[in-house]
Amino acid sequence: MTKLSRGKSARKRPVQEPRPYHHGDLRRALIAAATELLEREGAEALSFRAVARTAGVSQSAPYNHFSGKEDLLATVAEAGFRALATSQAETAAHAHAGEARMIALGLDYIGFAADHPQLYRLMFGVGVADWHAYPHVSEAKHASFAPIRAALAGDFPSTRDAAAIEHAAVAAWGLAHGLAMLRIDGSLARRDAPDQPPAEEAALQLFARGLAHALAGVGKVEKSS
Amino acid sequence: MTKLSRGKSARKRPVQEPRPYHHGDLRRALIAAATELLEREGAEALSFRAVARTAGVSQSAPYNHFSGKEDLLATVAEAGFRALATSQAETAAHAHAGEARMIALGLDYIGFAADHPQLYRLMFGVGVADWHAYPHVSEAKHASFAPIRAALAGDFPSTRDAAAIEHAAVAAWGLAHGLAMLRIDGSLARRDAPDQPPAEEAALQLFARGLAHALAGVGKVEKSS
DNA sequence: TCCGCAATATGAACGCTGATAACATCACTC
DNA sequence: GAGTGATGTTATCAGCGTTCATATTGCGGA
Repeated sequence: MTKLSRGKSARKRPVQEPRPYHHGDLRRALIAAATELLEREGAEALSFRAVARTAGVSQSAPYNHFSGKEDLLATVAEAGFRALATSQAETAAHAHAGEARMIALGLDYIGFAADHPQLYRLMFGVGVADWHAYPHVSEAKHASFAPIRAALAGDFPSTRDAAAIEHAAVAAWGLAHGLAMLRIDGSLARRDAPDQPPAEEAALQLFARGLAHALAGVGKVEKSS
Repeated sequence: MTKLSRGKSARKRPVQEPRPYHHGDLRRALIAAATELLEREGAEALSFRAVARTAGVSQSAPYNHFSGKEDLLATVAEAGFRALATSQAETAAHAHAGEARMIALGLDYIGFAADHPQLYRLMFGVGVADWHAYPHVSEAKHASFAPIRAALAGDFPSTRDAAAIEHAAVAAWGLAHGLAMLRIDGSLARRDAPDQPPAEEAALQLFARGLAHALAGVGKVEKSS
């Protein structure tokens, strides 16, 4: 008795509708609560207990749906990758092929990270010690990478060297990911004029233009060096 | 009494030399202990208390040298950036100018991350909520980026557009950082033949070759699109 | 030489965390 | 209607970051 805290449910529902013992859709509610907490309060504030509180259940109820905190984080990360993949696929579908599509994909990628910085950091961060333990997440990650790869393969169909396409895709993915992280970290300070496009756009343009030349060269020179 | 744990000092120094009350160089020892713990046990195991234990002092002794855990992490990250800057500067000094130097810098960058994955993740990760609170770290970060920028400026001195050089530097940094993170995460799986160079090397080559073309084009076309 | 102070270390304590265990409640099938 | 498994609850544990009062020490000034 004399427990002052925890009067939440009593405050929200004074007398009637005493909240059924079973939540009904707790797993989804926990993922939503975790996602919201992550973006609103930051990664540090995302505790397993806080997620349970936000969902309105006891602190140990989530263990019926997730093996532990890492499992929950991995699930949130997977949802993030799926959202990113959807965004990338839509961008690829609505852009004209060629350099413009590459740049659009890059900007979309960076934009996703900028819109959900905490989520993006979780997706690529330390919260989960070993991603290999969650193959679903790795699969979703590669799905979010697929549009870039597909765009490159579509833009340079004549290139004989399939490996070169793969290397270009890795470079494009790396560039997009790196620029996104630098943007989130604030490392890409506003050094340029306010009316100019952001630095990452110019960097993407430079990359896309150079890539066209380099890939065209690959087929011709055929391993010159 | 009857305290079973904590018998470490008694085990190591049976009777004599009862470890002076004052450590003497605790700050440095704490940084070293944190760095070692980070790489050996991972970021999750790096607790403030564990660092103190490793250094052989009480749990609250570190508060005389760091304002808190975040301060310690930021200091470790700063040391990491300084080490990376040194490595980059040496690589730049020993490589021939041109594409080869760009590739060497990129490989050195990725190699650093691969050699110290946990440290690298800390440097760019969530452990510290707001890096802006630690200007020393930001400064060290940009110092580690300086060799790439300098190499580009040196390799393309004829390029009129100084902004293009800056954009190319951002692209190069982003690419190196992105490839490093993908490598650490295991996202760059071994898909290629075992005797071939790793994917990031091919990606760097592609990028460097394309950059040369794109930067050469910038001066001539002068904002064609 | 000795005093006093600042620097540095100690242990206890607080509230929080992730996790486990024992128990309660409910939906659903036979 | 009994029983059983899924899904909740409370109680409890060790460990965490942090703060506090206290203890120990090195060192500069009388």
